Formats: sequence, C-alpha cells, structure tokens
Amino acid sequence: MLFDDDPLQRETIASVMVPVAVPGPYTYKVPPGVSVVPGTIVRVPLGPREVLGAVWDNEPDPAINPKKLKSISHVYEGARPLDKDLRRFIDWVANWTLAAPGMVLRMVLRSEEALEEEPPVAGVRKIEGAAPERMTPARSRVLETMEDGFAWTKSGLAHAAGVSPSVIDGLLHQEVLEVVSLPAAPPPPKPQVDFCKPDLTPAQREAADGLIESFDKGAAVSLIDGVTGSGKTEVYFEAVAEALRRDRQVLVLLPEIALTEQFLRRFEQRFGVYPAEWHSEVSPKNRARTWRGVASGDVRVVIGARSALFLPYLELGLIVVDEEHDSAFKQDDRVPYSARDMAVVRGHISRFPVVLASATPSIESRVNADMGRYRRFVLPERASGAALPELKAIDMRHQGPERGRWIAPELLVAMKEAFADGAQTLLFLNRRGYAPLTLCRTCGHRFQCPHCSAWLVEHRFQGRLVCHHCGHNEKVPESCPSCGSVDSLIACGPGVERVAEEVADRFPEARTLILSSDLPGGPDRLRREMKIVEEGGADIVIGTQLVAKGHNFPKMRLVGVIDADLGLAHGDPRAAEKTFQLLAQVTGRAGRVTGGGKGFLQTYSPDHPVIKALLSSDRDAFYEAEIAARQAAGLPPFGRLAAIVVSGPDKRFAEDFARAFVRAAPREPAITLLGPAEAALAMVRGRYRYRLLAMAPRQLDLQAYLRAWLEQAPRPVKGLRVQVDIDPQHFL
DNA sequence: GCGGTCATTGGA
DNA sequence: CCAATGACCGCA
Repeated sequence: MLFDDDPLQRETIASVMVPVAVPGPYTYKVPPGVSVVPGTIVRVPLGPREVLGAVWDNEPDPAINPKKLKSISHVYEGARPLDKDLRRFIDWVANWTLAAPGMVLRMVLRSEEALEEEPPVAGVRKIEGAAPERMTPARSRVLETMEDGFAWTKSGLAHAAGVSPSVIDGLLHQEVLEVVSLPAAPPPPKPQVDFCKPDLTPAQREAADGLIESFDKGAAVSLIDGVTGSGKTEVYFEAVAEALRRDRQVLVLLPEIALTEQFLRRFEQRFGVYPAEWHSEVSPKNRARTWRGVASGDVRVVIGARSALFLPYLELGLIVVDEEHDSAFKQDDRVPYSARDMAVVRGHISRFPVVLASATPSIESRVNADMGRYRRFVLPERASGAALPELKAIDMRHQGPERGRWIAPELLVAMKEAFADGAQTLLFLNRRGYAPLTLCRTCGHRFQCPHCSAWLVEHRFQGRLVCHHCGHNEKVPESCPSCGSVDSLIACGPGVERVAEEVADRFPEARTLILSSDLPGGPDRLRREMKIVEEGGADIVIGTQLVAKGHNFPKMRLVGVIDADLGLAHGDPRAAEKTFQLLAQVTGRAGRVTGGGKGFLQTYSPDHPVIKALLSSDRDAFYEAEIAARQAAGLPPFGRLAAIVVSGPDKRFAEDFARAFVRAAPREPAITLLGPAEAALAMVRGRYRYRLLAMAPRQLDLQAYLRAWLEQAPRPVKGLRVQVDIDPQHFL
C-alpha cells in the first residue's frame, strides 16, 4: 500500500507477500522516491536472504515494531504488477486449501528469469571486405555459409558450416567477423481463427454454438460430455476461436505432459500456429518467454499442465479443462489444489467461461450439471460415424481359462481373428510386473514389504521383488527366507509381464509389446513404443493404465480387459468411479477410427453396476447407480473428500488429536468417516504421521469446522495439514 | 521454504 | 570428545 499522500512525509510502508509459508504478508519500508502499487513485484530481505515478493492489498500490520522494518531492496519496474483478479485468486486458493498465501504466490512467481528483459543474444557478422590471413578449408566453409550477409549466432554458424566453434573465434580474432547484438526473439505469431474451419457433425455444431453463447453469460461453466472419439476437441476449439475473436487469451489444461505433443499438432492444424507450452519439462528460458508473453499479451493461447493456471495472464477469457475427471489435476504436495476446480474459481473471479471436457465426467461435474450449475452438452456418437465398440463380459467363474492361464478361450478366439485380419489387440491389465504375490509352497510364506503391509510384486525382467507402495525392492532369493526350501517359490496371479509370456506362447508369430511405465529405457523408450503401436508395428499390445489416454491407435480393433474387477474392491470411495472411467477409456480404444471394435471384460462379478453400465454403454446408468450407492452407504451423494493429515513436533499429541477426531467425527452428522475408525487412522510414511479420510457434505465449511476443532484443543496443534479434495462450486 | 541454531546420535 | 545428522524456529 502506498501512503505518499501523507502530509507529514512519513516514511511509506507496504505489505509484501513473500513466497514462504508464513500466515500473511509482511511489512516493508518503501525507499524514498520509489512508488509501488498492489501487485508490484519486488525483492525484499527475509532473514539472511533475499526473496521475490509482491506488494499486497492488506493494510500493514499495526502491531509490528516500526524499528524492525526492512526496506524493499528492488522493484521490478519492467514486470507488469499482478492484477487485482490474480491477487484475489491467490488469496482465494490459499484460503480454500488452507495453505499459506505465500506458497500460492510462489506458484505465480516460479520463473525468476521472466522478471528481467531477455538478455540480447551475441551474434557474429562478416566484416565487409575483410579476409583471413590464411585461408583454410574450415574458414572458407564458414565464409561461404555467411555469403548472405546475415548475422548468425556463434553456435548456429559453427553447426551450419560444420566447423568447431574455435574456428569462429579465430576469425573473430583476426577481425574478419565482428560481434553484433541480435535482437531478442520476436513475439510468437498469432493463431488464425479461420485457418482451417472444421466440418462439424450436427451434435458438435450444437455444442459449439452453446459454448459460444456462454461468452455473453459471464462466468458460465460448460461440461462437454462426449463418448470416446466424439470430437470434443473440435468442439472446444470453436470456443477457443470465439475467445480469440474477442481478443481474449485462452488456457487449455491437460492432465499430462504426454498428451501435449499430439495436442500441439491438432492445434496447429486448426489455427495455423503452435500455442505456448507450459509444464515442468519446458526449459527455463522458454518458460521465462512464455511467462513474459502471457503477461504482455503476446502469447494468446497456452497449453499446459495444472501449474499454467497460475500464470499472470493479461486478458484471460477462457479456460478449457480437457479430461476433467483426471486425478492428475490434483496436486497433493505443498498447496493441495485441484486445477479443475480452481479453473472454475478463476473463471468466476474474472467473469469468463470455463469448459470442462471428458468422455467420463467426474461424479461431481455430472451432479453439478444435473443440478443446473453447469450446462451439459452431450455428444453420444463418434464424429467419424464409427460405431462404439461392442462389449461383452466373460464370466470367469464359468468361462475362465485353465489354471495358470489368464486369457479366457473366448478372448483367445477373438484375438486369433483380429490377428488374421491384421488388426491390433490390446490386452489391458492395470498391474505392473510379473506376479502380484509370491509365496513359498512348502511353508506358505508370503513376501511382504518390510515398510508397508503390501505384498511384494515380482518383476521377472529385473529379477527383483518390488513394493509398488513405497518403492522398496530386493533380489528374488534362491530359497525361502522363512523355511529355507530351495525352488519352492511360486508366483500367484498375473501382471503384464506374465500375460505377455502367455501371449508369446499362444501367438509365437505375432509382434507383441508391453507398455508399462517401469520397463527399462524410461520415457523415451515408451514414447518410441507408443509410436510403433500407432503406426501398426505391433499386433498385440499388453498394457497398464498408461495406454488409456491420448494416442490414437488406428489399427486397434480388439480390447481385452484381463481383470475388470481390479480396482473395484479398493477402499477408496471413488473406486467404482475410477474403474468405470478407466475401463470406458480403455475399451474406447477399440475401433475408434474404423468402427467395428470389440471388447471383452473378464470378470468374476458380471452383475456389478460398473460392469453392467460398461457393457450396455449406458453411461447414465452408471452415474445413477453410483450416486445411489453413495447415498446408501450414508455418504453425501457427492461430497468433499478430505484427508486430514496430522504431523508435527508433538507427535504424541498429534496422535491424540487424530484419535479424538476419529472418536468424535462419527457423532458429527455432517462428517462421515470412511471405513472403520481404525482403518481410517492409517499411518503414512514420511513427514506425515496420520491420515484420516473423511467425507463431508458440500454444505459444510470444512475450514471453519476444523478451525473450531483446533480452538477447542487443549494445546495448540502444529503441523496439521489438511488436504481437501473438493468441489468449491457451492462457495462461489 | 530455507538457513541458522541447537539437541541428539554415534564413532572413538 | 567432537562431527554428522536431524528437528525446530523465525523470518517484517
């Protein structure tokens, strides 16, 4: 805050938010002759170091001793102050997540480089008429390359001429070349709204028109609920085009970096240019450019991961959240926010439309749509006209494979047909490794993780037993550690490696490929292999959940789910929802382009509502059943799932607090603890000591509830962390 | 969040 | 005995 209207010329002071976990802004002196406004980005001393900060709106804390005040040490004149909407957003997110506001600000000020002008690049240019004393082949190649008279960067020139940089240095030394300063990179080209207008189906057109209308309605939220392959992207591209026509910036959020590459290509086909990218793998330099471009308005469209929500847009006018149901939009360290929900909040604060898109919307978005809070646009058919895959259950109780095999006869027959037709098959099993459990046939010893209670999963390629929970791993022993028997260990149940073994046995002539995140070679290899599958270079693919997203596999016509029940029995209250979403996405791969796709679900519970809804392709049936099931379990139809994590210095008291909460919460009708109290109080490793899972209805202000709880505690509780996984619609 | 401070642990 | 490691505090 600026107090320069003070007639006594008292020293001016300002509130400054610092990017650390303190409860609120700190007060600093403003050096004479300097003026700051709320939002100004500054550098201030904090303890023994200096940190970035932003001038905040709060009145300076009157309790602070004025003698203690330090001065703002630097004002970033070149950077535009953070605008009022962004400051309100930061405060809102901090309050909602119970995180320190400074930690939210930190997400905005992530690129320190961006606050200064980009330094000019040194280039070299040929001096007119100059020639080296002694011509060498390398030197003449350099001079030939420079015939055009343009300036080059040193490394670019060395590369183009095929010489080492020292050759260039030599020519500089002899004053044949001179150093010039190259102008900074020009602003990126603007997307062209009408570069390549798509042909939309009537259903797509209707949805697109609906989205365009929403621009005149302030903070409207729309849900595009379209089956896999229905062309949701083309629909929201029309909303992107509308925002661009209105000279507003656009943010498209994707759950995963792996999806950006093909998105970039599609965007370029539609708008003629690449949008700016923002995610953790973007280099610091490009990150700084995008940050500056977003703030100046040079960048019109950003495609990014959740953190792109915290960029300082000049005139943001649309956020699209693609695959809105995806849990990768949730961050659970530091500031635990859901980018989907905070996108809705940001749209609300700045009065612009937000579009959520998914083939399998989250329960909360679906309920919001049903209650009229969101507009819902349904795309029931594939845009290509291809039919949705025909799905069939294989009842493993009667039609299962023989002992020690995992692929049922009926699925094998379909695989043979697909192989004969030159079509691809995907066998989906969301379990890495060879076998999820190893036991000793002599004494019955089961290999368990020494840190958690999970079974150790055998990874035969690596020859190790691995805990998928905490990462613990050990070599597969020669003999049983319990009874000492040799050659007595047996693998129980299938993982992708084991299914691949069976496929190799049944289809020796087929080209098979395992797609699993833990195979040696890392992300590069995975990317290559995805490409191989895309181009038809594999006949049978055995994959974990990473095959569910992105990537079109044009030749894929058959999907076999090895264990459709996996995930349904989980203690997670969202287990059914997650399984439905995953299996709908996976089976949706079949015949996505060509039609004629088929899918098989191997299951022991063909009557489970999730399986039945998948089989009938009746998505409404799933949502109705799931909402009813939650009500029957005494949970709010959809609520706010809170993990209350208690840690801190006084461990014994933290434990007491956790136990007291578990005892009291069931009597508080507004909060439902999930599972038996003992199970709900589960120790987690690392910094957190206790994690309680509670489901609270949307009407309850969980923050207020917890604050009241803390006030009645006999001693102050430190280190209480609350992770809230909630839908903030109600509070807007 | 991070750097400084102070206490605890562990190797002689 | 001290060095290394870890918990905790305060920052304006």
